[in-house]
Amino acid sequence: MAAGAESPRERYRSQVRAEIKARAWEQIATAGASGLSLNAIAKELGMSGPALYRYFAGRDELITALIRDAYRGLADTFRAVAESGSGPEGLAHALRGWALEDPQRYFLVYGTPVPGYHAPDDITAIAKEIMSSLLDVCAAAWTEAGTPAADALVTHLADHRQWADGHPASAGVLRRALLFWTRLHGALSLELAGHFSGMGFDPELLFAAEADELAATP
Amino acid sequence: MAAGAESPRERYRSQVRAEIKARAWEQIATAGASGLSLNAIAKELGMSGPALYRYFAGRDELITALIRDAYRGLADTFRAVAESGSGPEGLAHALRGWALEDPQRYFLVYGTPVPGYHAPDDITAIAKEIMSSLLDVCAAAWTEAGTPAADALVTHLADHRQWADGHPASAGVLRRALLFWTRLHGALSLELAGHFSGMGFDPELLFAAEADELAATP
DNA sequence: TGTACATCAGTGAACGCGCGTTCACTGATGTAC
DNA sequence: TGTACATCAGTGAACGCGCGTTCACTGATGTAC
Repeated sequence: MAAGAESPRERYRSQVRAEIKARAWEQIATAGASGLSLNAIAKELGMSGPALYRYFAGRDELITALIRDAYRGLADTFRAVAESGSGPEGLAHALRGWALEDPQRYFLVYGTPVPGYHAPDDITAIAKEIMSSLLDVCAAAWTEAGTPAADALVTHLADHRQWADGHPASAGVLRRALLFWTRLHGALSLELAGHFSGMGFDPELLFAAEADELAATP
Repeated sequence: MAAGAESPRERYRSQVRAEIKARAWEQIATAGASGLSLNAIAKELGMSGPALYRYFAGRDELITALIRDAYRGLADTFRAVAESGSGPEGLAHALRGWALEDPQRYFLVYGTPVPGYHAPDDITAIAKEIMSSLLDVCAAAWTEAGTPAADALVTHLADHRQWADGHPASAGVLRRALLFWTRLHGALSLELAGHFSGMGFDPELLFAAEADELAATP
């Protein structure tokens, strides 16, 4: 079959698949991932439960598809940021925007893991894409700034750069990119989990301060 | 009744309550919080399902009790650190130890929130205790070091220090304590969620580097 | 010390529920000649 | 263009399951006189 030349049936199939996923996201938003129910989705779509098995082999496959879409979306966003040249600040901004757009989607990727669940290989591959974009952006912005003094982490990363997947960035840049990553998630995940609500300050300012501190070329 | 003078019946009650909670933690560790089942707990304890209703009004009350215990444990740990004078480094170390001891307990407190769940007041009070200890430790260690230059976050925090609950620390110290807090959680939550596994570096070194960077008096 | 009563832990049966999933089927849509 | 057949979306009934929770009860433990 020629790519892009979909038969009417194929078009219909992917349309219904998309609708199922859309309802699934709605359910996750209101009840969390553990509250996702195939029968409830079917009812909302006006069809009977077993009909969904034409589109997904089961509940697990549906959830995996949602997780994959979430990763895919973030990876695409990051790739676009990398190509736009808006630098680490742009990346931080994009991450926060993506997370706030749908907090439960963020949590599906970066939240509490379900014990025993293992993501299929293609999803871990997308995760690598994300780290790759992160490294591209950081390395371009920080070419040889590095850390003040080489600490234990820098020397460790010089020897353990497997995750960089051949990226030529210096260990100092790797360190900084990694901390950039964890710091953004720290501010973001506490905010999204509601741990700042009632504390009386603006989470956005905290996030911005954190992003700026590492993003700015020293 | 005099505090501490428990009747045999009271002693037995709190003993069984503790056993129920212990099994509940085991279940959470192997299946996540959403996999917690009263009937399964009862079976493990060799008693029938309805018997648990002598000890907890229902599933929700049990989970709330577990969350409360989790908060309580961390608050006590932090209070002890504050009194030991081991400083922000000690606090960071204690946090990581507490989290690694039982990752699912960590996630019950800082992980994906269940949409719609609201913690009762006494639990938010314990959360305040935790922030209070954090501030005590940080303020003692950093008396007037502060931020290089007053940025937007510092000036914002000068006006929005409600969460500090009357603590006399300067806005610069508040800022630093807050970032200390979010950075530790960023490194920790990504590690515990498994996002570093397969990346090839040692998460402990990353955490230590992050802790040191802000903990060390500048 | 002994009896009468109250307290309360735990049982077993039963409730209704919603879940994921299977199966044999109907009927519409597309394909081949 | 028309007929014969294959494909496939969706249905409805049924499965077994485990869940939280209620209720009326039994029997042991503690308390009062």
